[in-house]
Amino acid sequence: MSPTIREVARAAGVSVATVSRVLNSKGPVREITSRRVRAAADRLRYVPHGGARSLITRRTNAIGVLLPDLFGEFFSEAIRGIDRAARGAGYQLLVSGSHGDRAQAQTALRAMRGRVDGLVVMSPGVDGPTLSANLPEGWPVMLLNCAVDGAAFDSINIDNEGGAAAMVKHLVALGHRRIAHVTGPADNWDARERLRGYRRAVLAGGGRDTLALEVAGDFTEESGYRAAAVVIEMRPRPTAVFAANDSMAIGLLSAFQEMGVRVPGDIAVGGFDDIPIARFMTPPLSSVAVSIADLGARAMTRLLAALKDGSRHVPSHETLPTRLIARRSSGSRPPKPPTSTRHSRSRRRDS
Amino acid sequence: MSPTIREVARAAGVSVATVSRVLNSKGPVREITSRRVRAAADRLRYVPHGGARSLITRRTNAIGVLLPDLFGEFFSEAIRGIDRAARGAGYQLLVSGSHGDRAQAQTALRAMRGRVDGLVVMSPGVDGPTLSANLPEGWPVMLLNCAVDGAAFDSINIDNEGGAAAMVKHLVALGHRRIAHVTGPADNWDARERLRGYRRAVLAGGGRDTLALEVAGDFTEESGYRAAAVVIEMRPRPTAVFAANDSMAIGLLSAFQEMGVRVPGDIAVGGFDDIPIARFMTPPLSSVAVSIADLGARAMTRLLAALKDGSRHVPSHETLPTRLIARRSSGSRPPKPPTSTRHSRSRRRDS
DNA sequence: TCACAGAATGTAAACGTTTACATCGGCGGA
DNA sequence: TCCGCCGATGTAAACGTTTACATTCTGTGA
Repeated sequence: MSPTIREVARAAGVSVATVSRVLNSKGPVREITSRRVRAAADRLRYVPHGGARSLITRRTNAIGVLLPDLFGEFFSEAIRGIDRAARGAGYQLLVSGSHGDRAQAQTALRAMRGRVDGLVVMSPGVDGPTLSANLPEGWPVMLLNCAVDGAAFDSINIDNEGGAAAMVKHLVALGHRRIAHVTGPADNWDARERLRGYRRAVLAGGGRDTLALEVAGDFTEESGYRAAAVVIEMRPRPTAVFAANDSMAIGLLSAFQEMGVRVPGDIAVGGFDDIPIARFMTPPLSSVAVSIADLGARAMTRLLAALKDGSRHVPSHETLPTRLIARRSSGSRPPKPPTSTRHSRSRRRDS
Repeated sequence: MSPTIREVARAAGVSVATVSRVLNSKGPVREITSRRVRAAADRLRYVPHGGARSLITRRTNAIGVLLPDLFGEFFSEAIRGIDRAARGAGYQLLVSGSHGDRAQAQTALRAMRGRVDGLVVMSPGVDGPTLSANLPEGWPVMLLNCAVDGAAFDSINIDNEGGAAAMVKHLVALGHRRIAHVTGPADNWDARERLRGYRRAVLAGGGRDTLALEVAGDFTEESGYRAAAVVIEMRPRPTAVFAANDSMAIGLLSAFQEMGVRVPGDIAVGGFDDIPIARFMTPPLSSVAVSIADLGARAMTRLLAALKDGSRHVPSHETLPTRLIARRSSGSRPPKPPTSTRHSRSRRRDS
C-alpha cells in the first residue's frame, strides 16, 4: 500500500496537520520543519489520496465528459479541445464514451457523482428531462451541440444553419440557380439545421421550389452515391449539389466520376464539415469547416467560468461560427491562401 | 447539496447500514424494508458519492489513461478501443493528454492516486525510472507502444519491424531490387523499428548497400516531399520507395506528380499506418495497417486481467501484428477483397 | 522576571461511504 | 417454558484527508 499522510507525519516527527500544511503551503510553518516534512514525503514517495482529499474539500478538480459513439475526427478533436482548456486550468477529464441508449447514459451520469465538479455533455440522445432527473441539482453542465429544449442549461452549438446558407450563397454567387440538396437523417439535429440554412439561402437567392430539389440521405457515403443518380435525373438538371456532410459529398463525387459527369464542369459539389480527406479528393471538395477543437475548448472555458460563479451563474446559449472553404469542386479557383469567409458570431434566441 | 445516505436513511426510517445493504443488494434485508428504502432514495434522487465509497472499498472502477499530444487518428482510435474494453467491464476512464515534458507527466501521474485502479500509459517521453519513481508501487500499469527498458512493466507494442519488412518483401515480390527508404525521426522508437525491418528485409531480399538508399525524414509531409528530390537523384535510380509513415509517403506522391514521375509506373511507393486518407490518394497508397483501436482494447483487457490477478501478476510483453494493404501505388493490382497478409502474433524477448 | 502577542504546532471532528460486530426479535424443538 | 439459532437491523469504526480550534512555544517590551 502507498504511504498515507499519517506515516509521513510519523517519519517527520510532526502531526498530520503540519504535513498537510506543508504540502499545501497553507498556514504558518517553520522553514526547518517544512524541510523535514518534505524530505520525509519524498523518501516515502508520498502521493496524496485524491479521493480522500476531495471528500472534504468538496472539489475534485475533474470534469466529466459524456460523448456519443462518434467517428474518428469529431470525437478526437472535441476531446483535444476540451483537454487543452481543462489542463490549462489544472483540471482532469473523466471521459465516458459511446452512449447508445438512455440507460447507459444514465449509469454513466450517476457514476460521476463525487468524482467531478462539472459536466460537458455531447449526447444527442440525452434530453433535458433525462439530464435533470439524473443530475444532482445545481451541477454545472455544458451542453455541446445538442438540441436543447429550454434555457435550463448552458449550451454551445455549431452554426449549422449559417454554414449551410454560406455554402449555398457561395454557389449562387458563382451563378448557380438550381442547387440540389442531399439531406442528413431526419432525426438528426445538425441535419435539420443545415436543411433550414439551405432553404433560407435558396429562397433568398431567388429560388422557389426547394422541395423538388431535396434528396433524402443519411450522412453515409453510400447514401451520397445513391443520391447522385436521383439528382442527375432531375429536370431541369441542377447545376450544383450541396450535401449535408462531406461523406455524402464524397459519395456524390465517386458516383459522378463513374457516370462520366464532370465536377465542377457539369455540376458543382459542396459538402459540410471539412473533414481532412476533403482537400485530397479529385477535385478537392469545397466544404464548410467547423473547428471542433475550438468548440470543445470554448465549452470547457465557459464551464470553468460557471464553476467559479457558483450559484450566481445564469445559463446562456452560444453558436460557434463556421468557415466556408472554397475548393475546386464548387467551381471557384481558390487563390492561395484559400478563400475563407468568417461569419460574425451570433447568439441564438430560441431553443 | 445532493442528499447523502444519511438523509435517505432518515426518510426511510432505517439506519444507514440498511440503506447501504439495500442499494448494494448485500446482506439480508426484508422485502418491505427494501421497498421503503428504494422509494426514499428515488424520491430524494439519491446518488452515492463515488469518492467516499472508493475511499473505503479501495476500488475506484476507473482507469487512468496517459496520452501524448498526438494527431487525430491515433489519439482517437486508441481512446475508442480503450473505452470499449473498459466500458464492457464497468470501468471509467480518467484521461490526461498532451504531456510534452516529464514534469507535466509527473503531475498528471500524481493526480491519479486515489482516483484510479490502474494505468494505461502511452507516452514516448516517459521512461521506466520516471514512471516507477512517481507511481505508488505495485500499481498495475500497461505500457502502450513505448520503448520499454526492462521487464518491470506490462507492455504491448505494434510490430513495426515486421510490418516494415512485410512491405519491403511485397515490393521485392513485385520485382523491385533497389528500394529506397525515407526514415522517421532518429529519436522515435517506431521509426527506428521500421528502419530495422526495412534493412532486414532488403538484405534478405538480396540487397547489399541499404545505407546509400536511406533518406532522413521526420514523419511530416514536407520531409517526404523533400525526400523525393533526393531519391530521384540516386544512381542507379531506385524503382521503389518505402516511407516510414503515410504522411511522408503522401509528400512523396505529390512531389513525384509535380516532377512528372509516374507512380507506380516509374517508381513504386509504400507507406506505413494506413491512415484513412491513404485509399483516397491518386494513386491509392499501399500501406501497412495497424488497428490502433484493437491495440487500445487489448491493452485495457490485459490491464483488467492484471487487476484481477493482484499481486500474483507477472508482467509480459506483446506485439500486435500488422496488415499489409496493397493498393495501386506499389504497382500491384489488388484483387477484391484487397490483399491482406496477417502476421502471426509473436512475443518479444528482449527489452 | 513576567505577561503577552503571535507564530508554530497539535487535536480532533468532519466529509460520505462500507462493513465487522452487536443487538433484537421470532420461531422451532426439547 | 426455555434455549438456541438465525434473519433482520442498528452501532460505530474505518478509509485518508483538511481545517477549526486548542495548545504550546518563542521572543519582546515593560
